Amino acid sequence: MPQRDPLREQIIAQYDAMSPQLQQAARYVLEHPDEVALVSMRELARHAAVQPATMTRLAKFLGMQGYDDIREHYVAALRRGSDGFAAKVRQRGDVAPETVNENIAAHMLQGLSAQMTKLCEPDSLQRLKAIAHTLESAGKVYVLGLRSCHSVAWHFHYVMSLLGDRSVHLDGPAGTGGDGLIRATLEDVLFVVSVKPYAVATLELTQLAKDKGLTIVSITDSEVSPLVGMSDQTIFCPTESYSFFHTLTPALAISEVLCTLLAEDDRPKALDALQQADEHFLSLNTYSATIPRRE
Amino acid sequence: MPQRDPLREQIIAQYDAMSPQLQQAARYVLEHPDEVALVSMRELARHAAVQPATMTRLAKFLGMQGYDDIREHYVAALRRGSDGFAAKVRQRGDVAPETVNENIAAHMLQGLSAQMTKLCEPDSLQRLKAIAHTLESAGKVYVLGLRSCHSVAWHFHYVMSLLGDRSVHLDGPAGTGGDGLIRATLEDVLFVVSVKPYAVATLELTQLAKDKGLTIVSITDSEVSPLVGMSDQTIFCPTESYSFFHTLTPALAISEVLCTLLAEDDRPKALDALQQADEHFLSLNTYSATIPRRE
DNA sequence: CGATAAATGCAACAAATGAATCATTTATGT
DNA sequence: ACATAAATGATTCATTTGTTGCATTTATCG
Repeated sequence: MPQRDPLREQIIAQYDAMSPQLQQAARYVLEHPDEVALVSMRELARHAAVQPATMTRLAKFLGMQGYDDIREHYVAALRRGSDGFAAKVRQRGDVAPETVNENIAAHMLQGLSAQMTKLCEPDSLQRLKAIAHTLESAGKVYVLGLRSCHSVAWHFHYVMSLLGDRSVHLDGPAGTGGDGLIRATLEDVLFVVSVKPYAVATLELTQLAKDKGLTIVSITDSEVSPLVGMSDQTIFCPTESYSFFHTLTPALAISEVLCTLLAEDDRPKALDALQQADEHFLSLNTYSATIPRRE
Repeated sequence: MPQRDPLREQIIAQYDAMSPQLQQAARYVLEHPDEVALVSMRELARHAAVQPATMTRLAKFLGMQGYDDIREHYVAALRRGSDGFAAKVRQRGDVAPETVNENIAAHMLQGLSAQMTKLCEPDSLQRLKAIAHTLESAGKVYVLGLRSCHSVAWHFHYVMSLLGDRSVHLDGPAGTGGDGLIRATLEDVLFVVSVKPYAVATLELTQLAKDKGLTIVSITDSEVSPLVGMSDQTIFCPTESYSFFHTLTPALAISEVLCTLLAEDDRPKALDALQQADEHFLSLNTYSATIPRRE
């Protein structure tokens, strides 16, 4: 990974100008960047066979205010290596509010970008695949997502309804949301979306579906979410954001991926269903015919 | 194969037996394992919104001698992780025998990640800021998004409704969606979301609002979207995806950013409103407060 | 060699950390 | 409803941390 490391380059550049002790310290830092982030200065000094003060002096020599600047740099580097996002969220309290406000939009978006990348990890991909398979072989798919999760649930249902008639959205006026389950059978699947704080109604309906013998598939935000225990399969979506709101963007992304996997599984059938939908909308004049010219 | 993590599994296993505060601490640890290794206990506690002592108590609860045992574990894990990084990169090389489905999912997610990053460009950020300002100084904010864009519109409205009572969702059964505009005034703003193919109803309602003198702010997918000509301000969301569906994830992200900017603009007021909402939900038992325990 | 300055080691310091204690609040059971 | 226990918050304490000032050593140059 050709990751630029300005501090490392600076140390190398100034290495020849250092005193022997400083060189020894610098050399240890170069060769054990992780240690800098993970242990205290005194311990690092011990491992480098150098006086604690030398580390401080190294920092000053490099034009920094103190040793903490060095560590902070390597902590940031380590974070980037393993997880690029969590770091930034936490800095919020420490940074001047004005600065954050200016950049808050960019920070949020970059965080989301990192979260999308994180969802590419093998574990997530495997779960996606498995859940897609479950949904494929299901009878009806009941879709449940209340309050903030409504957006995800509805979008999933909407796309599914374009692909066929297997999807039932458990939502409705006058508290009739759960009625869809009345005729649910063992072959059916409940697709439920919920993140903290978990709506009581969601948990209750899910429990009901489970009692009726449905397979439960869920999108939720944590291993310790109450949904995990009720679900046959779960996929986790990060929800952290710079704002004091949770983000549902990753959850929506997951939902879209699932829809795509389902459609791809039987591509001809999906195309056919979409064609049908197109004709339907055309005859209803649902969509604007004056579509922006392309090409 | 994902790394085995005994401590993580232990925390998950004992999670249900923990007190609420312990759960909160444990949850933060689960979700931010790197932080445990990289910051002090007090800082971790601060980020987890928990008392420092709670972290010590968590350690004791897990049968350890002190918090340092927890950290030591995560330090070791991080060390292994960064060492094993080269291995991960190597894995990427022989990705050949993967199934098609996994590739689609990964491609989609990586594409989304890139799109989020693209939204950080100065032009987008400036538009976001400007739109946020318009929404701030608006009277009512009417929110319109039909069909696939319903998810974005509804989510925006939902968050806005937590923050105050200025948001009106132009949606409703029996074709009453547009009725909300009946008493709209010149100070009000229409916030409309639409991507290709553009729903006729959306365009018609938007035109009506424009005729009534409302300010029109839109999220749409192209410079040549029909919404651009009707709108005072527009922000563009990419919708391209590797699947044959459009993606609404970037649009949702934009919506969330806008909500955050609005809330941040008057942070105390936002916090106050959220507090009110919390109390409301508490008295209604909307959310599962203490997660159901099983022994 | 001897005088000067740089480099190094040592010790003491304030600030922070993690842990322990106690008072108060909240939940539980009869 | 009350009594009891559990959970939580606040306070305090002994350590450890990073830093600094000073004494000592080492290198440099006339």
